[in-house]
Amino acid sequence: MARIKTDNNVSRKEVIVAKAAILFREKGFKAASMRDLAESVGVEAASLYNHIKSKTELLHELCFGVANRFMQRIEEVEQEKIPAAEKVEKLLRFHINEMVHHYEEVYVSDREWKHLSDPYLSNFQNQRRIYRKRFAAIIETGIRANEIEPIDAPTAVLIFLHAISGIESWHRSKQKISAEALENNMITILVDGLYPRK
Amino acid sequence: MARIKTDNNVSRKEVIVAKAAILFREKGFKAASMRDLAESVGVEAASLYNHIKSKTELLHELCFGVANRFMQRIEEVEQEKIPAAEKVEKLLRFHINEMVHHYEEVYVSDREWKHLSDPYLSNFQNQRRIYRKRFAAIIETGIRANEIEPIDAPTAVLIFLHAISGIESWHRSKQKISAEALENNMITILVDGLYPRK
DNA sequence: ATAACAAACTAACATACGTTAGCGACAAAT
DNA sequence: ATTTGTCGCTAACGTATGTTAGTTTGTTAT
Repeated sequence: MARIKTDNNVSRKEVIVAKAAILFREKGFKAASMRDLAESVGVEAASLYNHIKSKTELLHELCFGVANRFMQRIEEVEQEKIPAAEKVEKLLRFHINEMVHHYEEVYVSDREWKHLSDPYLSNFQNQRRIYRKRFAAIIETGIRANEIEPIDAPTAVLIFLHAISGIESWHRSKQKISAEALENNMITILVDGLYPRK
Repeated sequence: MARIKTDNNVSRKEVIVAKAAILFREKGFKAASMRDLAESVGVEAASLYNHIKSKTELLHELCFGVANRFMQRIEEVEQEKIPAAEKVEKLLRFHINEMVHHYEEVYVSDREWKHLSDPYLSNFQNQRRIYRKRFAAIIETGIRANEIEPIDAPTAVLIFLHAISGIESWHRSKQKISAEALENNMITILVDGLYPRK
């Protein structure tokens, strides 16, 4: 019988969740079947249910895991005593790093949350809305302090978050630049803009 | 018997494709069923097959419709005799306008192309890759002419395209700013950057 | 060694899905 | 008025999916 391999201090459930992230990323939540997942774990489909309650639970786990990390980080940043513009840059770098190093989970959380079902769905949407509002608030503080160009803050947030989710393409591309080069290029473009400083 | 309503010069197939775009956008390709689509068209599921060959054909239609429009546009822009930086801005504005006015199709083409099957899948991926290369080439021309900050051009393209796909959030948001305001804000942020010009 | 528990298996169910076959109803052309 | 072709309907098929029940195997603790 083929047991699920677990490194120390990693539950079998966590192994399943991790494999699910990979699968959901490459096929999408709906198109990825429990039998696919079972195969990638090395076990029969029914056996998964010794460790998880349902397919949707896997999605919960992934979405809220990611959401919680971002929430925690923005709270830390909010409380630092530094200029708002620096807070923005810190958040951007955090987003970039999350996308680079926890690619699958972040990607799935970003694109597949629609398939959550209530009450988790509304809960997730709320958290998302709140996060963006708080991010926008930081930008607006920066604008009032003349650290940041007077732009529409919600639009800026929307651009930032989606721009960073584009790291997906970087992950898949053949000739990757290094992760640090990527991070710095992104910050340059997003923060400094396209045209040369005079 | 409930016939599919068609305004003049619009085939029933086009009506179905348009409804499919809406449905695929809100549920995702896999989660949207032919029975859902039938209901939104006002007809039984089997009746759809008098007008289309398969569910996947609907996705082809949408993806390649969008891809062709972008390809045509970039060819026009390439041939204009204007500075590269202006070409970039023209392309950005085109992307923004497409996303604002053909929301559903563009969104579906962007997120659901994975569910195409070969040979359409490889074909689509190719077009996509080529498009991005040509976009990057324009940026690189601009860099050599000192019109554009020396950045990694592929990264810039990736940021632009994904940033613009964020207009999705604008479409769904309650308190929308106007489409023109959105366009100008996006151009400002993407092109001029976040910090004030000195 | 044996009891007790965790975790795998086989078999199966109910449901949902894409799609086909065949028939009847309406519209347009003769 | 009759024919012809378009378009919609009902019924159904085959397959895939998430999940449950019940059983067997392997591991851990006494």
